[in-house]
Amino acid sequence: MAAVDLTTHPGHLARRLQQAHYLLWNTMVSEEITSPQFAVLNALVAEPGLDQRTVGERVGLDRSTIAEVISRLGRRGLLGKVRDPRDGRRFLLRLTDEGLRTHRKLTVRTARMNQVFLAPLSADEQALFFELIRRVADAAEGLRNPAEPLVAQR
Amino acid sequence: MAAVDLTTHPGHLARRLQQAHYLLWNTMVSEEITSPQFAVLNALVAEPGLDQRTVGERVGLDRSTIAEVISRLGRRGLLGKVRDPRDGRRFLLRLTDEGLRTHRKLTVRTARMNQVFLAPLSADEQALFFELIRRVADAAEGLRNPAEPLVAQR
DNA sequence: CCGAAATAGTCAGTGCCCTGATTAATCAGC
DNA sequence: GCTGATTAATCAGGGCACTGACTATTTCGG
Repeated sequence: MAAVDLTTHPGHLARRLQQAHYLLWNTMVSEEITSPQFAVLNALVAEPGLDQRTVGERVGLDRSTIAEVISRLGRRGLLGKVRDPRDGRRFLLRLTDEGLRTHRKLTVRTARMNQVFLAPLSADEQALFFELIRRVADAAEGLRNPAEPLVAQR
Repeated sequence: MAAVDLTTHPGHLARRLQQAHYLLWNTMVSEEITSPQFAVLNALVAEPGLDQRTVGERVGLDRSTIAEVISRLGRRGLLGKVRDPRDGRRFLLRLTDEGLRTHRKLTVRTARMNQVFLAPLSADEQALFFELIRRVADAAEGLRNPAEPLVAQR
């Protein structure tokens, strides 16, 4: 009888939070485009011509996952990739008109969804919610990336 | 240039939080047993003899996902399933000795990991962190399950 | 200039997560 | 008792997420 209370386990809560979000996204935003796909579109609206790896870095996806997501977006005709003439290893990514249109449309719906999702919290609590999660996630990421030395003297 | 700031999007934060947790779990708890698998073991420590669907309900996994997780735990010999003699549709699940041992071992490591994961927050903030996430997740789940009427008069 | 190290991307493999369709067993109303 | 609805589990299919191994290209040291 040494069972544990999962509601005090941050990993379990994080998973439940993400599932809840997934569901709501599906009903309120899009059944075609997923939240990670929207994140990629958004990164390319902010910085057109990024390469694949950098997009992954911006949205927090590893090289394998970002490759799949981009391939799906490419198949849907939302973005195009061209070899970087200055570095033959890279592909440069750019949204198509269709991709831009999709991003615009989803931006509106996403804002609505976020309001519904966060409705149980007051404005102050929402700010706290963001801050606490960000601090925990940032710290954990820092544990993995061995904290780029401020004076990089490799 | 209508790009959005993803750090104010709860879904994006939830995903990053979960990824950070996944990484830490892998290095501090186990490379074999995942966090959802531990949740299932834990549910069966608390309530031995549950059927598959109910376990899924306890830990927040749908029927398809719980089937996969249980099949993996079965392959590893951590649990056994028997047909319910009183209801031939159900399988009753029970941990093996090996399963109990694994749960005990991981419980200790999980506690350590949670401490490290939550270290950036003070005790008060940790309590807030749990409460805010739980409120948002519960509310979103409530949106889907049409809120079982208190006086069920179907 | 040339070989070694680093970097971008792909591929194979594992696991989580959902939906919709199907199968088998049980239950409820007539 | 039988038929129809419900329920537990499985299966097919799509997408996200990671690791480790591999290929191709670039860059750096000598």
